[in-house]
Amino acid sequence: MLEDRRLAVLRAIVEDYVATHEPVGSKALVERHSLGVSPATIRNDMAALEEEGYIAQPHTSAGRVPTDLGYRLFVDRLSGVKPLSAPERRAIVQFLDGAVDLDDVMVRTVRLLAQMTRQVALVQYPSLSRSSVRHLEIIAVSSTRVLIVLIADTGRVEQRMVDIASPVSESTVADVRARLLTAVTGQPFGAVPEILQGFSDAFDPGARPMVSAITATLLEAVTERVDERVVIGGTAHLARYGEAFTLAIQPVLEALEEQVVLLRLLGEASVAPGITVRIGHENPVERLESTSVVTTSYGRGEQSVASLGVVGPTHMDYPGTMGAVHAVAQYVSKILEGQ
Amino acid sequence: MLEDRRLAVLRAIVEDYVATHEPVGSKALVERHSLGVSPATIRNDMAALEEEGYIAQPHTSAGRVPTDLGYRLFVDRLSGVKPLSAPERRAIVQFLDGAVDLDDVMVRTVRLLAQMTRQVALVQYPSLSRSSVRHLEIIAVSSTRVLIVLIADTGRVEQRMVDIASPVSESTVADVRARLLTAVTGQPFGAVPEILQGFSDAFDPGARPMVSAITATLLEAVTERVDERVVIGGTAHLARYGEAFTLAIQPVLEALEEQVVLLRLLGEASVAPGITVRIGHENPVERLESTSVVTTSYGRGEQSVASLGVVGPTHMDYPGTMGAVHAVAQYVSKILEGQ
DNA sequence: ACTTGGCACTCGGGTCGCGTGAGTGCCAGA
DNA sequence: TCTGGCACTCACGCGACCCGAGTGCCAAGT
Repeated sequence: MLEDRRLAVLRAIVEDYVATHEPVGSKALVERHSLGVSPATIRNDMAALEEEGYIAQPHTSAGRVPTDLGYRLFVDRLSGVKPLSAPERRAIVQFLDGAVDLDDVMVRTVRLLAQMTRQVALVQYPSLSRSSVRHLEIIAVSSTRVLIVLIADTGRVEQRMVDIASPVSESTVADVRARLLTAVTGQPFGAVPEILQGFSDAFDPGARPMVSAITATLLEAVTERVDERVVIGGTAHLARYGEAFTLAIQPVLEALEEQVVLLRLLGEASVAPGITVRIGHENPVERLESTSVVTTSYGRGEQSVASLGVVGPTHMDYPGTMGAVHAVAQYVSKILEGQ
Repeated sequence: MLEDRRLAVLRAIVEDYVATHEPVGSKALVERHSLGVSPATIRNDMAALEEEGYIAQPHTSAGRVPTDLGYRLFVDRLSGVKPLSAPERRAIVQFLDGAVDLDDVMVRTVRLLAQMTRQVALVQYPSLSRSSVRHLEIIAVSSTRVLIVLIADTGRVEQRMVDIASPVSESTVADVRARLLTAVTGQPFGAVPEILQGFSDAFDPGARPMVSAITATLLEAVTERVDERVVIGGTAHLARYGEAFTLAIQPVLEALEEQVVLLRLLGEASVAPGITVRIGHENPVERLESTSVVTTSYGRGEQSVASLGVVGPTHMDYPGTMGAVHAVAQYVSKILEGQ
């Protein structure tokens, strides 16, 4: 009973604070929620909650504000994932169905997510390491240069230009192309390095340098900076919070410009199933300690291939945000399946 | 003589204001610049400049601030393009030389430009309409789906998935691929629609629906949303200006999230040769009326293929910004030539 | 053992008034 | 045409002040 009411008080504080962005006092609380007790009682509960570290006062004689720990408890025990309304579901379908290629899917998804949550959205390109080779193309651009184009089953394309030391004939290129193609098509990217091992040995000594140059570049393409692309959108929403937050914008914008940071934010989500919520200092980037990150993974059918999510102030609408992130991830998965 | 000094005063005001971001008064002006006359004389000149609309006072008894018109005169007649220092030149080379593909070039360029100018940078992908077809690939993903991959000589890649009504054999696909390839390789994109006209007529009636589906998609890919990609970076710099500017951040960030807006900002630059500077209200986007846009075009050798530039507050360092934009555009052109 | 009303206390934020100084415009003299 | 002098304006910073929301604590009630 007692414990129950305290939790109800915490929930009320979080909800009010998220709605108003202003410290919430005991009197306002009993007025806006039917808690059935007097402000004085609430004050006692608040004192206890503060003692336990769930809420804090910005200064004496001000209302209470949830701490990161308070939000954590709220997310873990006091709220669920808010299901989307029908119009919202329809908006997702409508917005994403017109995409013509993977780039388009990524761009549309990030915009959609930003618009739905009114926060900064992040979408990671499908990871090569968790997809397979759909096609490999080798194109002779000149007699000493070839272009390698690698297409993943997720629709992702990587291309590299390779300079060849000595001129090669078209037919040699065609031969290499054909053999490489049969060797790697359909294989998971993780298996490619092994396949390429000693691949050039099977060719004429004359063609070997060229084959080695190609396999080396290919190897580099599939191993290095393999997951390095994250699309970001909705940064304008950062400026939407009170002045207090506006002043702290710069480090956040800076952090969000670094791919490494974005990957760290999204990276850990792809491990855990379900929706990951990192609140304030919990998240791995110090400059983002006043923000929360809500992420989840998406994939082709069962297999997860990458992550997406949003970054917003710690005082965000967690149930709503989680609902949007979840729904969008599901729909993107569905689309990728059809690609 | 008189006219000359007035211009010198305007230049001094612009330079000081750009350096300090604070209204500049007559006394400070004679102290910091050796104008050889007394503050009282400067005051007369200032009154005249204000009369003509080149400078303004935020309020009575404050210093003067350049107006958009003042900056315009400064850019047109009082300043040139500041050449880069040797270390800066080296930085460009070092930063851009490691790029592995076109995407990488675009991303690196936008970061470099943002870092050098400490402002928001924009880089447009090479326009398809001003480049040629390097390669076309048609890949059978299943018996009823083919993937079309189009590669421009600028390194840009477009891909589309096409659903075919009735199953087709691998050999048919190979045939279509071969014929299409010889038809379009090396052709400018502008000529592709004409080439595709009536292309399916030359095939068996049985193959025609599939060929039509492919050419239709191809046509769509080369005509629609053809120049639609602009990369943006350095938005964190927006938060670097005094509070006054920080409060006006949101409309700017919002405008910069819209591709259409970015294309309008960059689009007009590709017409005029040299460096285009749009100051404050001069630029075509209302929400950006407190910013200036410095752009120029880049290309493969002579031919311009797209534009790049920066967006910053009207009180920016014009000579330096123009120098950086110019130098980066030149180097990007050089790199593209080698692709 | 909780809950409640009462009460004194704290302190952030808004308002008012004032002094200061940078900056101006104008004028008379060089 | 330039210069020094002078009176004037006005944004800004500072301290004093008040107000009120909100708190903690305590004694009394259930």
